[in-house]
Amino acid sequence: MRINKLTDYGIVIMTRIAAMDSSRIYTAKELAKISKIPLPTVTRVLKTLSNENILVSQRGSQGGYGLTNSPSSISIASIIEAFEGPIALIDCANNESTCSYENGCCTQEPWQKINQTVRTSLDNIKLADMLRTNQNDKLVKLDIGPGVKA
Amino acid sequence: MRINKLTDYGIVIMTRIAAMDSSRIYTAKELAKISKIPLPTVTRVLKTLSNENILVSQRGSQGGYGLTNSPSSISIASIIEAFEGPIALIDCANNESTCSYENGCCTQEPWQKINQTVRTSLDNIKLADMLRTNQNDKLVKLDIGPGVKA
DNA sequence: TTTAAATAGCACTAATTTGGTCCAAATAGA
DNA sequence: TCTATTTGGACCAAATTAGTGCTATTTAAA
Repeated sequence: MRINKLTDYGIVIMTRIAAMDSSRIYTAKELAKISKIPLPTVTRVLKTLSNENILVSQRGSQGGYGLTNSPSSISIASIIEAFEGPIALIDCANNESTCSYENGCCTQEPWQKINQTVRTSLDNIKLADMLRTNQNDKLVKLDIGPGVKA
Repeated sequence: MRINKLTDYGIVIMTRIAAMDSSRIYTAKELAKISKIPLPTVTRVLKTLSNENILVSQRGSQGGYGLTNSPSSISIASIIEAFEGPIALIDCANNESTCSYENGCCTQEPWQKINQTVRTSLDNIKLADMLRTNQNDKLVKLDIGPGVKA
């Protein structure tokens, strides 16, 4: 019932980019320095995000990673799903897999509902929302660290 | 972003009891047979549930486990938390822990909100809700297997 | 009082998942 | 065309989770 560290890092890094100039691209090294997350980990996170088309990558010299969409249209759900696959609290909530108990299992339907509720919640929260504080609704630039314990 | 298998088993077993006579107590052996989950695993699940006071246990001959509350007042959230501790998608959403990035981390507040949303959803779904199908809203007895792949 | 039934608690092993490292491929610019 | 830079993908190590087994304790009934 928690998201992976890598997913969390992913959200932190995405938020960072959104908080800065979200139109340009950033190298892994830059983002590691900015986010204070170890470079190898940042590297890995960026690869995943680019594989899932949440970031665009530019190889070679002068390359880097940039947002594919605007911070207001990228949802937290999409970032989580990039790292962890479809949001499914249990396996059978994912339509593809077949439950070994099949027809005999009547908990499936409630689970679908539970799952849908959670997914919708996370889909409604966009990257841009991560930049506003509740108190004053003011856009805060920079000073965003990861939300995990060291 | 998924619950543990043991948690899932827990929900399945709880649902089973709720679907039968929820006033009497059941032995681990009985529940293993009914749920088709291996006895050692059922045993372990029941221990956790009773430690967390979601089930009452009666030792000795004629003993077993029974619900402490009515199926309509036991939430899915409470079962999940029995196995996995407070629902916190990331560590720092749990108030106790301190983020290594402390004040520099402005993602904390959004996360609290995200977390609260998910928790509330799960808290609103009660064990009794697991017994009803969406289609006909009819109470279905028995035939409930676990929602995980084998 | 003895015996059988049943849970409690602990510890151990195996499997899966997660996190981090390394080397190969690609690109831009000198 | 060569070199420095930067991403891509495969691989390995560590941590977590799942499952199993054993022994002690409790209780009801013979």
